[in-house]
Amino acid sequence: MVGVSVSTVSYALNGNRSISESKKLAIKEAARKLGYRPRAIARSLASGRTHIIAILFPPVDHGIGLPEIDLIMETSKDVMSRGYHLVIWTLQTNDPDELIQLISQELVDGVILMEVHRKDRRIAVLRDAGIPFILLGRDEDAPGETYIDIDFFTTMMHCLVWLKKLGHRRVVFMNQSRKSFRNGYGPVVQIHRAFVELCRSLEINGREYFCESNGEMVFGKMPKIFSACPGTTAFVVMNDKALPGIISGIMKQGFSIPGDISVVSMVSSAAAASYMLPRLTLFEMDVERLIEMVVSLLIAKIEGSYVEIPERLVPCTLREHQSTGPAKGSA
Amino acid sequence: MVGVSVSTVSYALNGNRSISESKKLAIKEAARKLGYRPRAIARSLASGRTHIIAILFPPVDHGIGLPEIDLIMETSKDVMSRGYHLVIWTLQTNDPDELIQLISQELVDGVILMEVHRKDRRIAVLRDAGIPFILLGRDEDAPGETYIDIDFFTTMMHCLVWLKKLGHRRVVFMNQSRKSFRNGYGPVVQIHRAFVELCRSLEINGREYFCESNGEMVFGKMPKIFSACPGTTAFVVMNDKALPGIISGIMKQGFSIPGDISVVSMVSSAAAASYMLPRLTLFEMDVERLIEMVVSLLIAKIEGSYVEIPERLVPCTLREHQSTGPAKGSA
DNA sequence: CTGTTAGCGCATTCAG
DNA sequence: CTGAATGCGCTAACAG
Repeated sequence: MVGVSVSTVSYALNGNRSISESKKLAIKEAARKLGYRPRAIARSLASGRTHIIAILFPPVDHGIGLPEIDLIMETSKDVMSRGYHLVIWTLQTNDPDELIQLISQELVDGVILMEVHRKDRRIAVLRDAGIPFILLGRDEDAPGETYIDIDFFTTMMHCLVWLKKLGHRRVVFMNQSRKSFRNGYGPVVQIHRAFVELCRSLEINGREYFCESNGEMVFGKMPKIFSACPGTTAFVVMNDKALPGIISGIMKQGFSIPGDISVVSMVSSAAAASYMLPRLTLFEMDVERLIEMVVSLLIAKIEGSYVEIPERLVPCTLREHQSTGPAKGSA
Repeated sequence: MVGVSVSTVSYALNGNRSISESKKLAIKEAARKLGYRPRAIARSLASGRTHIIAILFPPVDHGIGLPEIDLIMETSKDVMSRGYHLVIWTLQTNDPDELIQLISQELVDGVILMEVHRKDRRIAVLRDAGIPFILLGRDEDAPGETYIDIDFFTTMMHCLVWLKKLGHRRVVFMNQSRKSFRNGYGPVVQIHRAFVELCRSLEINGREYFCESNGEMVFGKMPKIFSACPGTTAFVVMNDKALPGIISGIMKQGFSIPGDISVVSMVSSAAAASYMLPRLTLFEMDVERLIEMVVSLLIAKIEGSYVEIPERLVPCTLREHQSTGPAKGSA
């Protein structure tokens, strides 16, 4: 025994009140030697904080992809480095009760909402429960909720300005499915608006197609697209799973990449691009930054030191690889 | 008030002792009305069980892929349906202390080890801590530990027998990197042995190549492989990220798939195959079954009802798509 | 079958 | 600056 009371130990380890340096060190040393670690559960019960954060997925229909896994792993990493744990909550239904059950166990201090849709019913549940939460994405019908999102507009602007500089004037944009668009899935809606508006202001002859996340189906549609959009020199794609179909479709027409046609993947992850050949130029999600912002905001909320921040949007970063080049015939 | 004591409520909700049906129903009804849910933390402190399971990843070098995300999401789903929560632990280092710190918080009731390597240092830590755990994969240097794994041998056998029936006699197997092999990464070692042994016993002219999980690098090596293995009619691949390079390499040689050459992806996931065109024939991991076994075994261990089971290996299932067919000239 | 009660292992008042 | 005492909300052993 070091000859101190339990409370002194508690304070020494948590640093909530001033303690003589000598004792503090002695206690820490003793704790290390004995391999002592405070029991997380007991600490939680006493303090009212569990140091657990949930990352919440809605029922998955369109399946989960490579970018999501990056987000999950990065979140876990980030959260752990701050002394928290991450639990994954995968909802099976859209029934609010399911989420209510989870919340009311009071197992977690805060929640990160993934895959935010418009009129997301989860938001009301969390708000009513009074639990801190952050949206990764936006719900336009729930303004005022704290969110962090990708800056689709800036990313598309960067992309189109850059393509224009390379001489591209006729650009086809392959978005995700029309169904997602109708469902108000944030990214699809945001990027749609950005493309339409920017093509106008930049005087680019742009054409948008919604397409399924299915290589074969898209491949089948490519001939139609080519005949509807003659002279196209660039494809911008925000649909990882459609990419193989698009690339094959381009080659099938006898065009080379990037000699005849440039291909850019938007809002993607390096991992997804590595599944393709030629290696694709992409606008890569800044996963680290995105997650760092989400987690620090959430923890600030939890710990009561929450402050509004001006910056909630993170643009993607251009990574030039082998699928893009100057427009053909633009000297 | 329903007019009963706290313990009656506790027993009614947990069903640990017999209670008159009438009261039980009355209590449950009241609880529902009041929206009462036992506080998970308090329950844990009193019972010594947290109902939390960890899924543990080592520091990632080769990056994490599509099959892993299926495993994670399925594990979360499975675990939640049994009243548990899943926390994801991503280690930053190989330092045993890092894991010891996590374990000794006693936040979790049990651990699932992912990405098991030979001489996996995590195993000793968990064993010494006396915490229930299950390996998803095998460590040959730690026999006796409970594991569930893919049945690489049976899968390869199924694959080669099937290819032989289609007339294929000269088969190239593309494994993962030589480095992984040297590190004793389970899947790479297991599948290597299976391939070598089965080619002998089935009298197949087989050739194995280790390759990086990098489409471009593999693409560069393909000409050499073709000249070293003339007459090859089938490629078996257990390396998702090398696939684009392999497929492009085959086409570059002027061969068609599956007209001239068949391609099979081993131990993969439907998601990964959907990133490729033509749509690949694959031997798909039975994620649901794998995870169901892992989780039920682990929970049995945790709850003390653990029994040895004979079956710990799960073979992959053949999904025929468009990348395979009879060997050329085997009419 | 049911009520009473003592902890679970900490954080956090309150005295000193 | 430090020690003793209280209680977080529940489970489970103990009585009845």
